[in-house]
Amino acid sequence: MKVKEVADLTGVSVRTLHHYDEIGLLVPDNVTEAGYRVYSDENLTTLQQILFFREVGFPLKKIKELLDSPSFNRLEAFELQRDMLVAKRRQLETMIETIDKTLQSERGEMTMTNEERFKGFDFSSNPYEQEARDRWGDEAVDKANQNVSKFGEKEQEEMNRIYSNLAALRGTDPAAAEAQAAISDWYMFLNKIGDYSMEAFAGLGEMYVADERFTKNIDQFGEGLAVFMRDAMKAYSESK
Amino acid sequence: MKVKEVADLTGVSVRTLHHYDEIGLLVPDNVTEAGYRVYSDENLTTLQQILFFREVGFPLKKIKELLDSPSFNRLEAFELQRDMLVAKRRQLETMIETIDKTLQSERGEMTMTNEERFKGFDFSSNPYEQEARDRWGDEAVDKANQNVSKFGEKEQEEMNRIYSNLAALRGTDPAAAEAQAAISDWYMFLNKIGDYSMEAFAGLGEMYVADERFTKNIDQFGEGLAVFMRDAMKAYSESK
DNA sequence: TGTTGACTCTCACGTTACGTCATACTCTAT
DNA sequence: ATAGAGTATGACGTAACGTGAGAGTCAACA
Repeated sequence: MKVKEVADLTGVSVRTLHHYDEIGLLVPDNVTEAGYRVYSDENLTTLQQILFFREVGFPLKKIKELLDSPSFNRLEAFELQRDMLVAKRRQLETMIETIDKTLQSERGEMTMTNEERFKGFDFSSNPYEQEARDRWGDEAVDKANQNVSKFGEKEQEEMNRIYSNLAALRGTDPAAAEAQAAISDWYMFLNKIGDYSMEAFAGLGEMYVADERFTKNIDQFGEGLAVFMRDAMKAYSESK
Repeated sequence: MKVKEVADLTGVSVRTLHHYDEIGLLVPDNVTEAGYRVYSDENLTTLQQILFFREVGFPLKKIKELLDSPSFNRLEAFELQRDMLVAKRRQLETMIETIDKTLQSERGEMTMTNEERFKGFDFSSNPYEQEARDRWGDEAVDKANQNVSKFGEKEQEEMNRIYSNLAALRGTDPAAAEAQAAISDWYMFLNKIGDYSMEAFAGLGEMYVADERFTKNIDQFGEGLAVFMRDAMKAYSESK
């Protein structure tokens, strides 16, 4: 297929395909004598992957890293993507709920706190927060909160599924740096691709093994996953 | 509230608030002697609106136009936003379905056409398409398709609700240019903020009154809405 | 066979929505 | 009165393309 066919099929612009070629994200399998780009079916599958990751907010650079990673597995990636989309749908649902409440409050049927009015945008309200405050002190938690998004119960549920798929991705190549990259990517996604302090990131890893509540949740998808994640997160944060 | 408080509450960066101030999108109601920005509750409500519109893909310039419009009504805007979010959730659901099918086909349980593999991204498959081809000829339809997104039945359903809210927004100020701007904004949203040719846009308006199937659907939310929309779309396209 | 119209290519500069310093002022707390 | 956290204003950087400009390519039709 040539550029315009692909563009019409997928909804992206020709310029975008050129751009993806330029940055090496999607290089067409074939090129004609005249220099025309010709995309294979394999290319289309890759494009599908790219568009999914793009939809959930990954920057192109990260997408490239992911696809280039030797431990990358298409099938498992699709499963991971599925969970991400479900998580994003959850977020939308939270936003819809927030709007419904806002509508009620605008009609004077109820009142809302400022925090409530932004639920769905900042994931405020972490069920583990109070526990964390007791355990590590307020400063540590506040510092972490500055950079790390918090989750509600529903989000937690989705995270569990994502954990399980990460465990699957890990199965192929347990200690590989690529797995760490995948975790970092996933983490960045959950944080809406925001930046976060590396200490906080590593600290979160510590939390996974220090708090048995977390450990249980995580390990139910693979014995020792919590420890692995902590190590991976630590290694990743130190590598920066 | 000062910048950082607002930033922490809403999840946006301080820089973003500065930026919104710079471009006049969200100017704090108060400023201290020292020049510190102080945001009122009213400012927060506006910010909520901004973030909602941003979430569904509106460019900041359009958001500003909308908010500045004298006929802008907060309550109805929230209702419109709700419908947009629901529409986006629908899109996510389509994407999830697509992934599920992709997973099956990857496992060799079924085969997919290339079109199917990109459903949810390009909204391909318009139930009215064949009718349109018969009525206006292929070139016209193809031309329109180049710039205008197509919808499935589910999307059509959501569009109906959006129409109804547009009718409400229109109620306050029927012939105003702002209503036309609102329609254009809404239309751009449905097209994923893509560009479109003005002739195609105006042509679509013609379709609304020419095809009684469309007319019925639209007018059920207000007598004459289809005609109004056609005129608005025509006027808008000519104004460019 | 010549020509048209749709498609394609490669520069290359423009745009949006901020990120990221740099430098300097302000405010609260010890 | 001095540190530390917060804030302000430039001003340049970045990501993911958009938008022409100028030129080559290809199938179809006269």
